[in-house]
Amino acid sequence: MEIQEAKRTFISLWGNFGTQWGINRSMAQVHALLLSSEVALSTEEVMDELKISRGNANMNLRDLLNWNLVYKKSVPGDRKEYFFAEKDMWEVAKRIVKERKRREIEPLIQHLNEIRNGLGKTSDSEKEFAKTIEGINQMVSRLNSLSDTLLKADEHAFFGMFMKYLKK
Amino acid sequence: MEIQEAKRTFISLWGNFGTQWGINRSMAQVHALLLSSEVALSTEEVMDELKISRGNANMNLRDLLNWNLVYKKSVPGDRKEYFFAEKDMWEVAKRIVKERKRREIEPLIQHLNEIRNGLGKTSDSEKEFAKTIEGINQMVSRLNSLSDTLLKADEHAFFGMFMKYLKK
DNA sequence: CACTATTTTCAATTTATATTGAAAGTTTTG
DNA sequence: CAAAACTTTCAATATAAATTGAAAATAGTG
Repeated sequence: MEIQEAKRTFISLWGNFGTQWGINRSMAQVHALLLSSEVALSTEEVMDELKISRGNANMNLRDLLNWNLVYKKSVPGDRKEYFFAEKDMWEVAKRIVKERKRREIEPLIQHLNEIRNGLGKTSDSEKEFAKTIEGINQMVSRLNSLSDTLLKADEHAFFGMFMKYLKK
Repeated sequence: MEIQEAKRTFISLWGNFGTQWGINRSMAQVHALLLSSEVALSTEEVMDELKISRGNANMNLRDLLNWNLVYKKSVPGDRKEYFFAEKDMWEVAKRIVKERKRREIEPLIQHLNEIRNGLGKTSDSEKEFAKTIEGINQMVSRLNSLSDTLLKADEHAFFGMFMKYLKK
Protein backbone atom coordinates (compact mmCIF):
# COMPACT_ATOMS: atom_id res chain seq x y z
CA MET A 1 0.00 0.00 0.00
CA GLU A 2 1.27 3.38 -0.97
CA ILE A 3 1.60 5.84 1.87
CA GLN A 4 -0.78 8.39 0.37
CA GLU A 5 -3.36 5.69 -0.01
CA ALA A 6 -2.77 4.56 3.59
CA LYS A 7 -3.35 8.11 4.76
CA ARG A 8 -6.54 8.39 2.76
CA THR A 9 -7.73 5.10 4.21
CA PHE A 10 -7.02 6.36 7.69
CA ILE A 11 -8.78 9.68 7.09
CA SER A 12 -11.86 7.89 5.84
CA LEU A 13 -11.76 5.38 8.73
CA TRP A 14 -11.44 8.09 11.34
CA GLY A 15 -14.25 10.03 9.69
CA ASN A 16 -16.60 7.07 9.85
CA PHE A 17 -15.63 6.31 13.39
CA GLY A 18 -16.34 9.90 14.35
CA THR A 19 -19.87 9.82 12.96
CA GLN A 20 -20.65 6.71 15.02
CA TRP A 21 -19.85 8.72 18.13
CA GLY A 22 -21.69 11.91 17.30
CA ILE A 23 -18.71 13.80 15.86
CA ASN A 24 -19.19 15.19 12.42
CA ARG A 25 -17.35 13.54 9.57
CA SER A 26 -15.50 16.65 8.41
CA MET A 27 -14.20 17.45 11.86
CA ALA A 28 -12.92 13.90 12.31
CA GLN A 29 -11.37 13.94 8.85
CA VAL A 30 -9.63 17.27 9.37
CA HIS A 31 -8.31 15.83 12.62
CA ALA A 32 -7.12 12.67 10.86
CA LEU A 33 -5.47 14.71 8.10
CA LEU A 34 -3.50 16.75 10.61
CA LEU A 35 -2.59 13.62 12.55
CA SER A 36 -1.27 12.12 9.32
CA SER A 37 0.74 15.15 8.35
CA GLU A 38 4.30 15.73 9.44
CA VAL A 39 3.99 19.42 8.81
CA ALA A 40 1.44 22.04 9.82
CA LEU A 41 -1.16 22.74 7.13
CA SER A 42 -2.96 25.90 6.06
CA THR A 43 -6.73 26.17 5.65
CA GLU A 44 -6.23 25.99 1.87
CA GLU A 45 -4.22 22.81 2.10
CA VAL A 46 -6.91 21.24 4.26
CA MET A 47 -9.57 22.34 1.74
CA ASP A 48 -7.60 20.86 -1.15
CA GLU A 49 -6.72 17.57 0.49
CA LEU A 50 -10.23 16.86 1.74
CA LYS A 51 -12.13 18.58 -1.05
CA ILE A 52 -14.17 20.67 1.35
CA SER A 53 -15.18 24.32 1.29
CA ARG A 54 -13.38 27.13 3.01
CA GLY A 55 -16.23 27.63 5.48
CA ASN A 56 -16.25 23.99 6.43
CA ALA A 57 -12.48 23.81 6.82
CA ASN A 58 -12.36 26.99 8.86
CA MET A 59 -15.21 25.97 11.13
CA ASN A 60 -13.82 22.55 11.89
CA LEU A 61 -10.31 23.82 12.45
CA ARG A 62 -11.71 26.30 14.92
CA ASP A 63 -13.68 23.56 16.66
CA LEU A 64 -10.60 21.36 16.87
CA LEU A 65 -8.72 24.27 18.44
CA ASN A 66 -11.53 24.58 21.01
CA TRP A 67 -11.25 20.90 21.79
CA ASN A 68 -7.50 21.38 22.26
CA LEU A 69 -6.78 18.68 19.73
CA VAL A 70 -5.10 21.01 17.27
CA TYR A 71 -2.74 23.98 17.56
CA LYS A 72 -1.91 26.94 15.34
CA LYS A 73 1.43 28.27 14.37
CA SER A 74 2.56 31.05 12.11
CA VAL A 75 5.39 30.96 9.67
CA PRO A 76 7.60 34.08 9.47
CA GLY A 77 7.04 35.99 6.29
CA ASP A 78 3.70 34.30 5.70
CA ARG A 79 0.37 35.68 6.78
CA LYS A 80 -1.49 32.38 6.80
CA GLU A 81 -2.09 30.32 9.88
CA TYR A 82 -0.85 26.75 9.94
CA PHE A 83 -2.46 23.99 11.94
CA PHE A 84 -1.01 20.83 13.44
CA ALA A 85 -2.43 18.10 15.67
CA GLU A 86 -1.53 17.00 19.16
CA LYS A 87 0.09 13.64 18.51
CA ASP A 88 0.27 12.26 22.02
CA MET A 89 -2.85 10.16 21.71
CA TRP A 90 -3.22 9.65 25.42
CA GLU A 91 -3.45 13.43 25.71
CA VAL A 92 -5.98 13.42 22.89
CA ALA A 93 -8.13 10.84 24.67
CA LYS A 94 -7.98 12.80 27.91
CA ARG A 95 -8.98 16.03 26.23
CA ILE A 96 -11.91 14.46 24.43
CA VAL A 97 -13.14 12.88 27.65
CA LYS A 98 -12.71 16.17 29.48
CA GLU A 99 -14.73 18.13 26.93
CA ARG A 100 -17.52 15.61 26.59
CA LYS A 101 -17.84 15.46 30.37
CA ARG A 102 -18.10 19.20 30.57
CA ARG A 103 -20.42 19.68 27.61
CA GLU A 104 -22.65 16.63 27.83
CA ILE A 105 -22.32 14.47 30.92
CA GLU A 106 -22.41 17.14 33.57
CA PRO A 107 -25.43 18.92 32.10
CA LEU A 108 -27.16 15.54 31.86
CA ILE A 109 -26.56 14.85 35.56
CA GLN A 110 -27.87 18.34 36.26
CA HIS A 111 -31.06 17.69 34.31
CA LEU A 112 -31.62 14.31 35.91
CA ASN A 113 -31.35 15.92 39.32
CA GLU A 114 -33.91 18.51 38.32
CA ILE A 115 -36.33 15.84 37.18
CA ARG A 116 -35.76 13.91 40.40
CA ASN A 117 -36.29 16.98 42.57
CA GLY A 118 -39.47 17.94 40.80
CA LEU A 119 -41.12 14.65 41.69
CA GLY A 120 -43.47 14.27 44.62
CA LYS A 121 -43.40 11.36 47.03
CA THR A 122 -47.09 10.71 47.21
CA SER A 123 -47.98 7.99 44.75
CA ASP A 124 -46.32 4.65 44.22
CA SER A 125 -45.72 5.48 40.59
CA GLU A 126 -43.88 8.65 41.55
CA LYS A 127 -41.69 6.69 43.94
CA GLU A 128 -41.07 4.08 41.28
CA PHE A 129 -40.10 6.60 38.63
CA ALA A 130 -37.90 8.47 41.13
CA LYS A 131 -36.05 5.21 41.71
CA THR A 132 -35.48 4.75 37.99
CA ILE A 133 -34.13 8.27 37.60
CA GLU A 134 -31.90 7.75 40.61
CA GLY A 135 -30.55 4.55 39.09
CA ILE A 136 -29.71 6.38 35.87
CA ASN A 137 -28.20 9.26 37.74
CA GLN A 138 -26.01 6.96 39.81
CA MET A 139 -24.79 5.09 36.76
CA VAL A 140 -23.96 8.27 34.86
CA SER A 141 -22.31 9.83 37.91
CA ARG A 142 -20.21 6.74 38.37
CA LEU A 143 -18.99 6.75 34.82
CA ASN A 144 -18.32 10.43 35.29
CA SER A 145 -16.11 9.85 38.34
CA LEU A 146 -14.44 7.01 36.55
CA SER A 147 -13.48 9.40 33.79
CA ASP A 148 -12.17 11.88 36.40
CA THR A 149 -9.81 9.20 37.54
CA LEU A 150 -8.83 8.60 33.96
CA LEU A 151 -8.07 12.28 33.55
CA LYS A 152 -6.01 12.60 36.69
CA ALA A 153 -4.05 9.42 36.44
CA ASP A 154 -1.02 9.35 34.29
CA GLU A 155 -0.80 6.62 31.77
CA HIS A 156 1.53 4.26 33.58
CA ALA A 157 0.23 4.61 37.09
CA PHE A 158 -3.24 4.07 35.75
CA PHE A 159 -2.65 0.94 33.78
CA GLY A 160 -0.24 -0.39 36.35
CA MET A 161 -3.05 -0.15 38.83
CA PHE A 162 -5.34 -2.14 36.57
CA MET A 163 -2.80 -4.83 36.03
CA LYS A 164 -2.37 -5.20 39.76
CA TYR A 165 -6.10 -5.37 40.23
CA LEU A 166 -6.59 -7.98 37.57
CA LYS A 167 -3.86 -10.25 38.91
CA LYS A 168 -4.93 -10.48 42.53
CA MET B 1 -44.13 18.89 38.23
CA GLU B 2 -46.71 16.36 37.25
CA ILE B 3 -45.35 12.85 36.81
CA GLN B 4 -46.45 12.55 33.19
CA GLU B 5 -44.66 15.76 32.43
CA ALA B 6 -41.56 14.53 34.26
CA LYS B 7 -41.60 11.40 32.15
CA ARG B 8 -41.94 13.38 28.97
CA THR B 9 -39.03 15.58 30.04
CA PHE B 10 -36.95 12.51 30.70
CA ILE B 11 -37.83 10.93 27.35
CA SER B 12 -36.87 14.06 25.51
CA LEU B 13 -33.66 14.44 27.54
CA TRP B 14 -32.60 10.86 26.92
CA GLY B 15 -33.40 11.24 23.22
CA ASN B 16 -31.17 14.30 22.91
CA PHE B 17 -28.42 12.66 24.85
CA GLY B 18 -28.59 9.65 22.56
CA THR B 19 -28.15 11.73 19.41
CA GLN B 20 -25.01 13.31 20.87
CA TRP B 21 -23.51 9.83 21.13
CA GLY B 22 -24.51 8.45 17.75
CA ILE B 23 -27.69 6.72 18.88
CA ASN B 24 -30.79 7.66 17.00
CA ARG B 25 -33.34 9.75 18.77
CA SER B 26 -36.24 7.32 18.41
CA MET B 27 -34.29 4.41 19.78
CA ALA B 28 -33.20 6.42 22.82
CA GLN B 29 -36.76 7.66 23.32
CA VAL B 30 -38.28 4.19 23.10
CA HIS B 31 -35.69 3.09 25.64
CA ALA B 32 -36.54 6.01 27.90
CA LEU B 33 -40.25 5.31 27.59
CA LEU B 34 -39.80 1.71 28.65
CA LEU B 35 -37.49 2.75 31.48
CA SER B 36 -40.21 5.12 32.68
CA SER B 37 -42.98 2.58 32.50
CA GLU B 38 -43.88 0.28 35.34
CA VAL B 39 -45.55 -2.12 32.98
CA ALA B 40 -44.52 -3.74 29.71
CA LEU B 41 -45.84 -1.91 26.63
CA SER B 42 -47.01 -3.14 23.23
CA THR B 43 -45.78 -1.73 19.94
CA GLU B 44 -49.04 0.20 19.62
CA GLU B 45 -48.63 1.79 23.01
CA VAL B 46 -45.11 2.85 22.12
CA MET B 47 -46.40 4.31 18.83
CA ASP B 48 -49.12 6.22 20.61
CA GLU B 49 -47.00 7.56 23.43
CA LEU B 50 -44.16 8.75 21.22
CA LYS B 51 -46.23 9.59 18.15
CA ILE B 52 -44.07 7.48 15.88
CA SER B 53 -44.94 5.09 13.06
CA ARG B 54 -45.33 1.35 13.38
CA GLY B 55 -42.21 0.72 11.32
CA ASN B 56 -40.12 3.01 13.46
CA ALA B 57 -41.43 1.57 16.72
CA ASN B 58 -40.93 -1.99 15.54
CA MET B 59 -37.43 -1.39 14.25
CA ASN B 60 -36.21 0.33 17.38
CA LEU B 61 -37.78 -2.22 19.70
CA ARG B 62 -36.01 -4.93 17.74
CA ASP B 63 -32.71 -3.02 17.99
CA LEU B 64 -33.14 -2.56 21.71
CA LEU B 65 -33.71 -6.30 22.02
CA ASN B 66 -30.45 -6.86 20.11
CA TRP B 67 -28.63 -4.57 22.47
CA ASN B 68 -30.09 -6.53 25.40
CA LEU B 69 -31.52 -3.38 26.88
CA VAL B 70 -35.12 -4.49 26.49
CA TYR B 71 -36.99 -7.78 26.92
CA LYS B 72 -40.22 -9.19 25.51
CA LYS B 73 -42.97 -10.91 27.32
CA SER B 74 -46.32 -12.27 26.25
CA VAL B 75 -49.58 -11.95 28.07
CA PRO B 76 -51.82 -15.06 28.16
CA GLY B 77 -54.89 -14.64 25.97
CA ASP B 78 -53.25 -11.82 24.03
CA ARG B 79 -51.33 -12.26 20.82
CA LYS B 80 -49.36 -9.03 21.10
CA GLU B 81 -45.83 -8.86 22.39
CA TYR B 82 -45.08 -6.60 25.34
CA PHE B 83 -41.73 -4.92 25.92
CA PHE B 84 -40.02 -3.85 29.11
CA ALA B 85 -36.60 -2.39 29.90
CA GLU B 86 -33.73 -3.69 31.97
CA LYS B 87 -33.77 -1.37 34.94
CA ASP B 88 -30.48 -2.22 36.57
CA MET B 89 -28.63 0.69 35.05
CA TRP B 90 -25.22 -0.73 35.81
CA GLU B 91 -26.21 -3.70 33.67
CA VAL B 92 -27.42 -1.30 31.01
CA ALA B 93 -24.08 0.52 30.98
CA LYS B 94 -22.18 -2.74 30.76
CA ARG B 95 -24.27 -3.99 27.87
CA ILE B 96 -23.90 -0.77 25.92
CA VAL B 97 -20.14 -0.81 26.43
CA LYS B 98 -19.99 -4.46 25.43
CA GLU B 99 -21.91 -3.90 22.20
CA ARG B 100 -20.05 -0.79 21.16
CA LYS B 101 -16.76 -2.55 21.80
CA ARG B 102 -17.82 -5.44 19.63
CA ARG B 103 -19.40 -3.41 16.85
CA GLU B 104 -17.15 -0.39 16.67
CA ILE B 105 -13.98 -0.48 18.74
CA GLU B 106 -12.71 -3.91 17.82
CA PRO B 107 -13.25 -3.42 14.08
CA LEU B 108 -11.46 -0.06 14.39
CA ILE B 109 -8.44 -1.72 16.01
CA GLN B 110 -8.54 -4.30 13.24
CA HIS B 111 -8.52 -1.62 10.55
CA LEU B 112 -5.73 0.33 12.22
CA ASN B 113 -3.62 -2.82 12.29
CA GLU B 114 -4.24 -3.37 8.61
CA ILE B 115 -3.16 0.15 7.79
CA ARG B 116 -0.07 -0.30 9.94
CA ASN B 117 0.83 -3.61 8.35
CA GLY B 118 0.43 -2.26 4.85
CA LEU B 119 3.08 0.39 5.43
CA GLY B 120 6.66 -0.08 4.30
CA LYS B 121 9.68 0.87 6.37
CA THR B 122 11.68 2.59 3.71
CA SER B 123 11.04 6.29 3.93
CA ASP B 124 11.08 8.53 6.96
CA SER B 125 7.55 9.62 6.25
CA GLU B 126 6.37 6.03 6.30
CA LYS B 127 8.07 5.48 9.64
CA GLU B 128 6.57 8.68 10.96
CA PHE B 129 3.03 7.80 9.88
CA ALA B 130 3.45 4.27 11.24
CA LYS B 131 4.28 5.81 14.60
CA THR B 132 1.15 7.94 14.53
CA ILE B 133 -1.05 4.95 13.70
CA GLU B 134 0.63 2.96 16.45
CA GLY B 135 -0.06 5.74 18.93
CA ILE B 136 -3.72 5.76 17.98
CA ASN B 137 -3.91 2.01 18.10
CA GLN B 138 -2.35 1.91 21.54
CA MET B 139 -4.70 4.52 22.90
CA VAL B 140 -7.78 2.80 21.51
CA SER B 141 -6.57 -0.60 22.69
CA ARG B 142 -5.98 0.79 26.14
CA LEU B 143 -9.46 2.23 26.39
CA ASN B 144 -10.70 -1.10 25.12
CA SER B 145 -8.95 -3.04 27.88
CA LEU B 146 -10.12 -0.49 30.37
CA SER B 147 -13.67 -1.22 29.34
CA ASP B 148 -12.99 -4.95 29.66
CA THR B 149 -12.10 -4.32 33.26
CA LEU B 150 -15.24 -2.30 33.64
CA LEU B 151 -17.26 -5.19 32.26
CA LYS B 152 -15.68 -7.81 34.47
CA ALA B 153 -15.52 -5.92 37.70
CA ASP B 154 -18.58 -5.80 39.82
CA GLU B 155 -19.80 -2.44 40.86
CA HIS B 156 -18.50 -2.28 44.41
CA ALA B 157 -15.14 -3.93 43.94
CA PHE B 158 -14.53 -1.60 41.07
CA PHE B 159 -15.35 1.66 42.72
CA GLY B 160 -13.83 0.58 45.99
CA MET B 161 -10.60 0.16 44.11
CA PHE B 162 -10.80 3.67 42.73
CA MET B 163 -11.46 5.18 46.07
CA LYS B 164 -8.43 3.50 47.51
CA TYR B 165 -6.34 4.61 44.59
CA LEU B 166 -7.40 8.20 44.88
CA LYS B 167 -6.75 8.43 48.60
CA LYS B 168 -3.20 7.20 48.68
C1' DC C 1 -56.49 -24.80 6.26
C1' DA C 2 -58.73 -20.29 5.72
C1' DC C 3 -59.06 -16.25 8.40
C1' DT C 4 -57.40 -12.73 11.45
C1' DA C 5 -53.99 -10.55 14.28
C1' DT C 6 -49.52 -9.14 14.53
C1' DT C 7 -44.88 -8.24 13.00
C1' DT C 8 -41.50 -7.11 9.55
C1' DT C 9 -39.72 -4.99 5.50
C1' DC C 10 -38.35 -1.39 2.51
C1' DA C 11 -39.07 2.20 -1.27
C1' DA C 12 -40.56 6.76 -0.91
C1' DT C 13 -40.52 10.73 1.78
C1' DT C 14 -39.43 13.79 5.33
C1' DT C 15 -36.42 15.84 8.56
C1' DA C 16 -32.17 16.92 10.65
C1' DT C 17 -27.55 17.88 9.89
C1' DA C 18 -23.61 19.22 7.37
C1' DT C 19 -21.70 21.94 3.71
C1' DT C 20 -21.14 25.55 0.55
C1' DG C 21 -19.63 29.95 -1.05
C1' DA C 22 -20.06 34.63 -1.40
C1' DA C 23 -20.11 38.64 1.48
C1' DA C 24 -18.59 40.85 5.60
C1' DG C 25 -15.07 41.30 8.86
C1' DT C 26 -10.38 41.46 10.41
C1' DT C 27 -5.49 41.85 10.29
C1' DT C 28 -1.28 42.99 8.11
C1' DT C 29 1.73 45.68 5.30
C1' DG C 30 3.74 49.21 2.49
C1' DC D 1 -4.85 54.64 5.71
C1' DA D 2 -5.82 52.13 1.52
C1' DA D 3 -5.17 47.88 -0.47
C1' DA D 4 -4.26 43.10 -0.17
C1' DA D 5 -4.26 38.79 2.37
C1' DC D 6 -6.56 36.11 5.09
C1' DT D 7 -10.41 34.55 8.30
C1' DT D 8 -15.10 34.28 9.79
C1' DT D 9 -20.00 34.22 9.28
C1' DC D 10 -24.37 32.59 7.88
C1' DA D 11 -28.40 32.12 4.64
C1' DA D 12 -29.07 29.00 1.06
C1' DT D 13 -28.38 24.42 -0.44
C1' DA D 14 -27.13 19.73 -0.50
C1' DT D 15 -26.53 15.41 1.75
C1' DA D 16 -27.15 11.91 5.00
C1' DA D 17 -30.05 9.85 8.27
C1' DA D 18 -34.42 8.86 10.18
C1' DT D 19 -39.22 8.02 9.51
C1' DT D 20 -43.37 6.71 7.32
C1' DG D 21 -46.87 3.65 5.88
C1' DA D 22 -48.64 0.37 3.02
C1' DA D 23 -47.67 -4.18 1.39
C1' DA D 24 -45.65 -8.64 2.35
C1' DA D 25 -44.56 -12.05 5.57
C1' DT D 26 -45.35 -14.60 9.61
C1' DA D 27 -47.76 -16.46 13.54
C1' DG D 28 -51.82 -17.68 16.01
C1' DT D 29 -56.80 -19.40 16.13
C1' DG D 30 -60.99 -21.91 15.49
